[in-house]
Amino acid sequence: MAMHEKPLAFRAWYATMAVHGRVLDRVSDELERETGLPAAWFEVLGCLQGTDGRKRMSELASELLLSRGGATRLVARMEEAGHVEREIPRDDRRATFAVITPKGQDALERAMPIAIAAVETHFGSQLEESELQVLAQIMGKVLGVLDPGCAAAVDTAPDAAGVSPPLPPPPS
Amino acid sequence: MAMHEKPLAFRAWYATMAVHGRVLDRVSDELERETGLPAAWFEVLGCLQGTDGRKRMSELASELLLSRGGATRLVARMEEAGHVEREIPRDDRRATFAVITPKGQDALERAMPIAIAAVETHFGSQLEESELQVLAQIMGKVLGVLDPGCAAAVDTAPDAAGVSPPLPPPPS
DNA sequence: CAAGATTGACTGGTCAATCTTG
DNA sequence: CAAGATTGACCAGTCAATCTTG
Repeated sequence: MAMHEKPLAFRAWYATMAVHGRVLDRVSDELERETGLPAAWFEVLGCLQGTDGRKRMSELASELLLSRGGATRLVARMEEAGHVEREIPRDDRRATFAVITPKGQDALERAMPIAIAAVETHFGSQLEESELQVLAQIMGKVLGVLDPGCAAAVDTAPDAAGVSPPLPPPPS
Repeated sequence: MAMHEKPLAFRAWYATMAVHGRVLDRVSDELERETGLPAAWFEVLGCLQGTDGRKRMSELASELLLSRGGATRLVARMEEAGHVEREIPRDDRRATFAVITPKGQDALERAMPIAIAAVETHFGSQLEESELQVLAQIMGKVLGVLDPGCAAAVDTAPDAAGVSPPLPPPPS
C-alpha cells in the first residue's frame, strides 16, 4: 500500500510530521548556534513569558508535553544557569513555581528575533501569505479540540476583528 | 511580546508544532497499545516498505531524521526482535542494508490500519475534507523545498490527474 | 490519604572516535 | 585516504517510587 493510496488525512498528517521534523532541526540548530540557547530552554522561557513570568512546574510540563520528572530536570538545569528560579508559595508549600529571572528575560528577548527569523527562513518564506493564514487557521482549529488551554495561549486567531471565517472552497 | 503580535509565519509554525506534539502523543500511544509496535519501529517498517523492503542504513537515518548511530541502534533492536535483518552486499561490503522480514511485513500490515484509524480519530476527524486537501498541499510544497527526496516518497499530490492547483484566495 | 514535586534506575538518542572495506 | 557503519561515553528524557505538605 503506497502512500498515495492512503486516506487523505493520513497523507496530510504524514507530510506535516515530515515538515515538522525538518524545520525544527534547522530552526533549533540556528537558534542554538546564534544565541547559545537550546530550543527547549527557549520554549520554557517563552512559555513562562505568557503568564507573567511564572508558572507551576506541572503546568509547564503539560504545556511543553514533558513528564513531571522531565520538567523538574529541565528547570533544574536552567536554574543552574540562572535563567529561572524556583519559588515555593507560602500558602501551599506543595507547589513549586518556575519564575523567569532578568537573565532569562534577557536571553529570551535576544533569542526571539533570531527564532522568528529562522522560522521565516526555513518555513514561512516557502509559503504565500494566504497559505500561512489558512495553515494557522487549520492548526488553531485542531488545537482548540485537542488542548483548548494551549490553543488560547497560542492564539492563532486572525489579526483583524471578527471570528475566523470558514475556509474557502477546495482548490479545483 | 505576546503571541498575537508575532509574525503570521511564526504563529502558524508554533501552532503546527503544538498540534504535532499532541497528535503524535495520542497516535503513538494508541499504536503501541493496540499493536505493541513503538512508533519508531512503525516508521522504520513503513520507510522500508517504500523501497522494496530494503534500504541503506544511512538512507534510513536521513529519512527518519536520526544520526547514523541512532539508526544503527534502532535497527539493532528491531533485528533482535526479528522485524528486520541486516544484509551486506558482496559488491561493496562497506554498506549495510536493513531488510524487512516476513515478521516485520506482518507487523506493518497489522499496524497500518490502526495507525490510519488513530490519525483519523485524533486529527483528520477535526477537519473538513477541503482543509485536509489544502494542508496536504501546503506541507507538500514546503517539503519539496526542504527535502525533495522525502517529498517524492511522501507524495502529497492530489489523487486526481494534473498538477496541484494554486491555493484559493485567503478567507476574507 | 491526595496533590505536587523530586529522585533512582533505565532507555533511546547524540557525537566523536574507531574499525573495515573500496 | 574516503565512505560507511558501529561503538563508547554521555545526555536528556521516561516511569515508578518516594518525600513533603495540605
